[in-house]
Amino acid sequence: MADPKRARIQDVAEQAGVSMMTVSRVLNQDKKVSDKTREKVMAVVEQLNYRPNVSARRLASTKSFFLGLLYDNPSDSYISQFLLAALKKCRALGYHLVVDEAHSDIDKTIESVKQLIDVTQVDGMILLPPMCDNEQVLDVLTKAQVPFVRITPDTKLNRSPYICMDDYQAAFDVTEHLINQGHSKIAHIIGDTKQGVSRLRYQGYLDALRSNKIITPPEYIEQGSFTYQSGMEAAIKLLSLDDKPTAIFAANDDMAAAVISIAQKQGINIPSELSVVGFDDTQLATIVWPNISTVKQPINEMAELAITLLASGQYNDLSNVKSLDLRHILDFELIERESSSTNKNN
Amino acid sequence: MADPKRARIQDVAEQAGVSMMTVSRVLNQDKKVSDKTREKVMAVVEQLNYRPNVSARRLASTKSFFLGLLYDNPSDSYISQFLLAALKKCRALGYHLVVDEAHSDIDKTIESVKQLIDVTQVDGMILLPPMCDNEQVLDVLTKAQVPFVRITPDTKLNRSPYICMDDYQAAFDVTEHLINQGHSKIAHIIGDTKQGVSRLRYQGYLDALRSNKIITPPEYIEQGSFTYQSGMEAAIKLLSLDDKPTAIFAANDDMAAAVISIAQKQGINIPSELSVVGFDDTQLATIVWPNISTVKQPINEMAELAITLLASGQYNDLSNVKSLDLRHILDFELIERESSSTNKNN
DNA sequence: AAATTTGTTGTTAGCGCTAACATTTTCGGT
DNA sequence: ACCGAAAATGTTAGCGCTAACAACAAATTT
Repeated sequence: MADPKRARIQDVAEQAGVSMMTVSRVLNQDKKVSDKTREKVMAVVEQLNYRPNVSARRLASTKSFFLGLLYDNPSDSYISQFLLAALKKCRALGYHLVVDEAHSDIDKTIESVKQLIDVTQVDGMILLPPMCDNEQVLDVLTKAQVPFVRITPDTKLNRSPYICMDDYQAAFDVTEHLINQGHSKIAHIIGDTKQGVSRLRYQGYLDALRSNKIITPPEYIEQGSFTYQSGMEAAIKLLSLDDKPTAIFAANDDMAAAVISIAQKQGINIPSELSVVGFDDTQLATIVWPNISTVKQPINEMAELAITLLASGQYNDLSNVKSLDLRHILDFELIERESSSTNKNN
Repeated sequence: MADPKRARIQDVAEQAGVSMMTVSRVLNQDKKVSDKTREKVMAVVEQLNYRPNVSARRLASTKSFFLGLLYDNPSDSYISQFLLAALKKCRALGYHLVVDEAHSDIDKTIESVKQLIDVTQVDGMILLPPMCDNEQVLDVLTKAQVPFVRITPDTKLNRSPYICMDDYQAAFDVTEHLINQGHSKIAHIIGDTKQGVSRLRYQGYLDALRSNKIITPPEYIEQGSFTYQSGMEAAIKLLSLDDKPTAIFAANDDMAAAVISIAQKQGINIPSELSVVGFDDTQLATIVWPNISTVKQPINEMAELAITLLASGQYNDLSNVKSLDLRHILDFELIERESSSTNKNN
């Protein structure tokens, strides 16, 4: 608890020859400051390495400088990555993140969210899937006038700003990449039907085939549910076909990992005999061998943007925001690893 | 931002017929309050559902009500579980958690920790492995007089309170469990030599065999490094032996998952022909099929205890704490899943 | 040039809590 | 019962910041 006397707002004010209030205004992006004074103040801020005291600020202002995060599935490495990025950004912006886990009982979740709003007076809330599509949760937040940002929501897209990636395009690109590598027998394992992304990824796959004039037999399409188990079942069916596919595009990494496991069990070499690609780029993609070629979701960027949007306060009043301005699409990235390669068969 | 007028300390004071200061003392566990008033005040606190305003408290007191967490490997699901449990506990105790990631360059890590101490004035710090064994980090904290708690440290155990589980005993129990299931040909894949737990787990395995008078050929011991890849290499060697083991105990789940993958590839059925057990109970243990029997680390309890210890301030002065009182050993749990069963061979 | 508007900066008060000191109560010892 | 020490409680001031309003300067209109 070493204390090298942190600069206070008063120190900055004196040094810059203005009042504390002016400094405060500069720091809070208040419009009513002339450029001259703003620059002068900012220079002193830099010089003294001044950082506002979050607690004092919170105590004096109507803002709480708390942001909430509601997540659902704690076992997913997605959460951990999102959370760490969000915490980092919050720290940089002088906010605190209050994290709440959804309960399996939706009523308890609602109760918990209500209490969180009540106790911490959050300035905004981030909703991760699948809670971001829960109407009750949205209603509670709307009613309490808490602005919120949703990550990859599937429905009710006009109810809040949201951040997503183009799942359709990513699936299209992945499929086309396989085609360009000489594959034409490309199977797909669809994700959980309850999640909108499954639909989008499936459609991207279909359209890539169509636009390349590739006809695929219906047996090449298997329904999965994003679990390893479902991936295994799908893989067993696909690999028992007389006319086996030379590539399998699974709608997430878990199912892709399952395909790899089944293929290896059957003595099928990956990638020389079968290319496998996944989706998401979760931890699993680099744990299993061979590492899974996949689509990287920009999780860190999503988290950072979510915090930035809420901190800016620009969506505190949605009444005059155009619905197009609600959407924030971030870029994905195709990651090629060892589980896929050019088609060396036929 | 609904605001049903939260009770303030003044409200409690008036209602209880005492001064604000007395209420403050009750809430801060100050000794100098009579039992009578304490009870009276607590009753009113409950009645009004009073919760101190963290920011006001922080502003007025010398404590910061911030705790720091230094972690290293963000890809581990261990981190996410620990973090979520820690955040929850912090919220319950009115603390905030400031999270910092170790840099691959140790000097930058040191710099980052120094800055964190400087800026947030944390009341305490939690160090996760392997940073908990880094002498430079310990020195920085000691010098700055920041109390810290370490999670499963390996060395310098007298330098701070620490929380761990009995890795030796867990390994012993797992091995003995396999023996009780009729296995006598039990192989072991050792973990990363740089981590102390590898040594402890290996020793537990050895002693369980010895105390059951089982002689194991040296080929049954393979050196791994906690990675999936190293598990695969070890598994290939173990399963190519003329006299194959009927059970393999891997020092963590990643390596156990790799063993399962290799075994399946070779047409060896799990668990009927080969039992596999892991260690840690990470996400991976229930992702792969069959699910991995393993040892569950009490991660949530570790996180909660760490926060509780730091919040209590009981270790703020280590000079008269006996070294035995520094150690907190938590219970582990053997989890039997589908990857192991009674020995049906020979 | 005076009056009005607009834009910019300063002043005052107080957010909810606790440190430090001041005061009162309690209690054992004579 | 009286005293002094210890225990319990109260009072005052201020932590660092911002809301609300006040005051002043510059730009615009009449």
